[in-house]
Amino acid sequence: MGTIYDLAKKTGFSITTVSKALNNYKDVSEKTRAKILQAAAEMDYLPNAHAQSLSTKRSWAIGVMFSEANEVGMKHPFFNGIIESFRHATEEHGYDLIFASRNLRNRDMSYLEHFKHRAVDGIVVICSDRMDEQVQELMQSDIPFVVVDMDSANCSVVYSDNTEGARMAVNYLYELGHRAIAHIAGDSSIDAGAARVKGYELAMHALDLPIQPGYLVNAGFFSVEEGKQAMEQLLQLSSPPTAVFVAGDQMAIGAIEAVHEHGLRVPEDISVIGYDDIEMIKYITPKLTTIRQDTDEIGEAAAELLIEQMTAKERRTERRTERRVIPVRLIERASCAPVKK
Amino acid sequence: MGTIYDLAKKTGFSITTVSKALNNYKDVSEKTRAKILQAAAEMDYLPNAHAQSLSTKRSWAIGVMFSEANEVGMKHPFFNGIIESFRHATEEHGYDLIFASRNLRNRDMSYLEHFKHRAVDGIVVICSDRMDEQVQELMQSDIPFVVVDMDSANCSVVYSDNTEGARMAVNYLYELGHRAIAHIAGDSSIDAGAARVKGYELAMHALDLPIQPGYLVNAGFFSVEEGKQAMEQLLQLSSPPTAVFVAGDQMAIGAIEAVHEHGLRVPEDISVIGYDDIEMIKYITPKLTTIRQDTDEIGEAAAELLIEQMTAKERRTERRTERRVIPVRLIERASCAPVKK
DNA sequence: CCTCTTCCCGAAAGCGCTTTCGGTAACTTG
DNA sequence: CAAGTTACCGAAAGCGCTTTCGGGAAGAGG
Repeated sequence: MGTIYDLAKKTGFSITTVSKALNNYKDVSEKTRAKILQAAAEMDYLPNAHAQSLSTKRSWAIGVMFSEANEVGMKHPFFNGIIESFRHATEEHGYDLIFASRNLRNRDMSYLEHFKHRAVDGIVVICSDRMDEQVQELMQSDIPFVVVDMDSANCSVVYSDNTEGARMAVNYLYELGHRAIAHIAGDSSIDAGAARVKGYELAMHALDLPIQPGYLVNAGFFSVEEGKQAMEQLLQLSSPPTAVFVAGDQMAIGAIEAVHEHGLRVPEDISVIGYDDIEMIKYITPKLTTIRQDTDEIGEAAAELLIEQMTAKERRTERRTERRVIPVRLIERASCAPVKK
Repeated sequence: MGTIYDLAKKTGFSITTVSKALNNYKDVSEKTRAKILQAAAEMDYLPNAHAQSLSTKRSWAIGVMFSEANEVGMKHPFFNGIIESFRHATEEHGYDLIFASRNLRNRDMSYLEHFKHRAVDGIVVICSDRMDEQVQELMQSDIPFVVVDMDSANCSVVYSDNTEGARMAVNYLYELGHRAIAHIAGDSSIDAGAARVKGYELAMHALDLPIQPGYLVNAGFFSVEEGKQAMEQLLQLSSPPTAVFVAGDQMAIGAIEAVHEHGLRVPEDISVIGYDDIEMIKYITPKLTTIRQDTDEIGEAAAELLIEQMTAKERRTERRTERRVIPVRLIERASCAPVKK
């Protein structure tokens, strides 16, 4: 590999000139630049990123931070789609992603601290819980960052249009003739959960449909098991709903399971519509009708906002906090049907 | 934040002493160490990782490399499980993971080059294709690395016991009374694909079962769609199998779809057993019986091998290449049944 | 022919940290 | 009390790179 010194020795120029040639400074002649580049190629020279960062104060690295609550980390079927798209988008600009541990030579530290230690240029946070400590800490700092999947006035955020998505779901069910529409909701401490509840309520109200007692059930944190339990509650009701809008696909899977276990069929006896459009629901029976969140869009938007902030910081412009709400789409599959007469 | 200089000024000691105090050198008195640590805490001092790496030649970072072929990257339902477990295991030792782009200031480069540039301490490769250029390149280098999901004599590898898993699948089907057992295989350029074919053949032979013409179909690269097409081929046969061992869960999902579209039922008319045990198959109908690969184990083993290599290198011991084969397990669900008379 | 630009190049300082090598003061030991 | 240890601390070099600033050579202009 070798260093810039070796290159200098080999070509006979000073390290200054070598560095300039490598970095496209204009005050080095074409001839010598060519020589240097040539030599660099011959000896497989690669600049040392640490040395570069040290002297430029720019690391070309972005820290990725999953919220504590999400133990699943990169296994999460929705979040990993976002990260993948984010990765693509930032890669084009030359950034690397770094997943930090919270462990520095066996000393415990916050993610933020670790990222400062690593001197990342920016941070992307995948977090739904606005009370998350790590995020709070971030807000105090002056590192560029963007958070995905929650709303906040104090930082750049991107999330999808949950309220609108919920309305679309309810309206769709309504058009199929359903009037007894329940909602299996995510916890309200999660922005997305709260927003979808709001959308549900708004839509019901706009359609002049009362929300019957017991029709709005909080199923917690979007797991299959919780969805199943919630549906069981609904099924116990004296007049169960004919359709239910479930705030997440995983919960919807559980809900369908519950329906089946009660000897009923989806969608013949009860229609179910989910939220997210994760990969697997195309393969369950029945294929789940759902509201698709555009993970590609979300990841790209997050990348855009973050890069904007990072370059702004370099230019010492003030930090702009921007909110980006990504539209959602109804994906019709086979889990909803017209209401039985 | 501040640097070590600020700390020195604040405490009145030299930067040498400060550095030593921070790094637990024994030639600094307890009293001054305490003072320095105290001051460090007060000013939220954090060492700069780049500076440290520059002078110690150790970056505490591990590069993650997905093979080219796998466009899905971290969305892959099997690989992301491995990475997640790998991350946990390495985190405990203080390592961070870095996902590199192949783009360095708009110059294209190989992953290896990029990782050299970043001066990672080691690399984990998720790759099934032994002919992958990037992996070949790695073998020539002297960076510690471990590759997951393929076999090779020239480097440390970890993968699960594919041949044995295939035998388990076939034997299980046999015990259910099946004799007409087909195999939907992954491409042989993939180690896992080849090994499972071998296990299938071995098991069939051991059971004295001939492999009927057309019963071994190469379905390519483990996608749902390819699995579906393969199953359709099998269904065209004059005497179709009563059971099929599919080399991957995603392909199995496709296979089941094909069976259903032909108006047949799984497992009543035809039994299907998959491979991998990815998350979603618990939720399809019927729940898929499969051979589980222990992603947790695999990730941990990979971490262990890599860390071993990295510390060995530090000690200047020679590189040991080790092979770790992780056992698999049959998970009985609902997609296999005794053969019809 | 002399001055003023323009074009190239290099010396040197600096980024924040580690580590070797000495050196001083205090403490033993015979 | 002299000589030998031990305990602490610091000067300085070095890791590999960037960037400012100044200076020499060559070309332009009068």
